[in-house]
Amino acid sequence: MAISTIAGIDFTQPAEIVARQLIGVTVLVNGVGGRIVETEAYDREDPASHAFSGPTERNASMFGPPAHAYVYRSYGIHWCLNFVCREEGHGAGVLIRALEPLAGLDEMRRRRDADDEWLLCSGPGKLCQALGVTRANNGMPLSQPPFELLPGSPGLEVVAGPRIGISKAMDVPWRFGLAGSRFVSRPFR
DNA sequence: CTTAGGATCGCCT
DNA sequence: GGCGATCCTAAGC
Repeated sequence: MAISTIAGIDFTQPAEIVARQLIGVTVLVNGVGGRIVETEAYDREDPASHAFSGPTERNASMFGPPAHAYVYRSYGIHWCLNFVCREEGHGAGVLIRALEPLAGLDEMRRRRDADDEWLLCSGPGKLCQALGVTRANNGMPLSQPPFELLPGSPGLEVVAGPRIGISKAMDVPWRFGLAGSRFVSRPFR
């Protein structure tokens, strides 16, 4: 049977629960990555979500099994990485928005053509470029290479606020961040 | 510090 | 034909 609990997180829970629990978890892709400091939750009954209008070829893996990757092309240019939640067929996920770089910094700098640590993973598109995430990773299980998830330390303070870059459901506070982290894409108010 | 525009492509109306 | 779950650069205040 498929693995749906990784790094102590049960991915069959609602996306907003998983999004909060993912703060502090370390994610690696081929050994390159860092600690998650910013996430956003998207659910099926959510006008801002890709899943809202039902399954399409693009969002198919969002309706696949939980604890798998959903990677999509944003603005025709960037890749964005999501972790699928709930049961197969539901259509929910968590967008990984920012990491605190911990492993493979030189690799990230080369891929991103940037030196400053904070510029490597401070946004969903940047993070995918830094970790080398592309469409090839779409639908892959998070429990197996190239992915690796490591539990975070318990008791981290998590802050919440409205999601970024959307034009619907702007009042839903489903953006989560590690309190005080300087590696988030934008400060929390 | 805030805002505006361009790059670029797959999906939806 | 329009518009993004973005990013970067440039210009304005």
